Amino acid sequence: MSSRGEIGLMSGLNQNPAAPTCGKPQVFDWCPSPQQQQYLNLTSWGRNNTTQTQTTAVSSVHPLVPLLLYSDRHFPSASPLTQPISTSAADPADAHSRSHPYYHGNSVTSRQVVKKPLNAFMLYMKEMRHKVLQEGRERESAAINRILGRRWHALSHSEQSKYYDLAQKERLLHMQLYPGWSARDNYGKRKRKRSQQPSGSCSRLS
DNA sequence: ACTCCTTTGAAGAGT
DNA sequence: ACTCTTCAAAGGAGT
Repeated sequence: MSSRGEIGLMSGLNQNPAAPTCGKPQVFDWCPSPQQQQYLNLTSWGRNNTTQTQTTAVSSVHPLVPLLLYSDRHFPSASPLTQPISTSAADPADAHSRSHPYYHGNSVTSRQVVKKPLNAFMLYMKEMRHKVLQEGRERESAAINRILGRRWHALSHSEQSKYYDLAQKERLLHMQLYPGWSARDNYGKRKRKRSQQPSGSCSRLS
């Protein structure tokens, strides 16, 4: 799972050429590079996506993959993976230049920030949110997230493990792209009420 | 324009 | 080692 060989494959992402094009219909308006496709084919999603619906029938790539590798947050639409990672910049500030596609603007500071990689539950939420919306029961994100939290606990271990695996890949990819990045970098980027956490610190039931 | 809400998980900070 | 805090996503609601 966390073999170096896998990391090595993912490192191919660093040399992604100019925006790829392919003839296949693309649900997410995205075509993986050969290196990316090679990596993606290693994932269970590439082999078994029978539960994935209508929109992915033409592709062996799980719909989450664009979320992972080409997230609209990580890759603003204006610069979709067309700029290779700067590996030559000795200065991290240069390497993390504003032109890099993984960076996106911060409206508060007008600086660009690398977001945390998504964890398993976040990936699950991102995939399943639209289904809850389609059910029409809830529209508010907070309510939807409560529903998805319950459904997450109802998932089998094997189903959850798919998301844990994806999250692991996401973290590895993130580490590859941003070796010096720390979650601490984004601390204080948004202000939150302290009262959100109950004093008992048991707000999360498992 | 900005924050809160609400969830779980990862990771940093503090004890 | 353990607990606590922050941030990831989402978008309606409230300030």
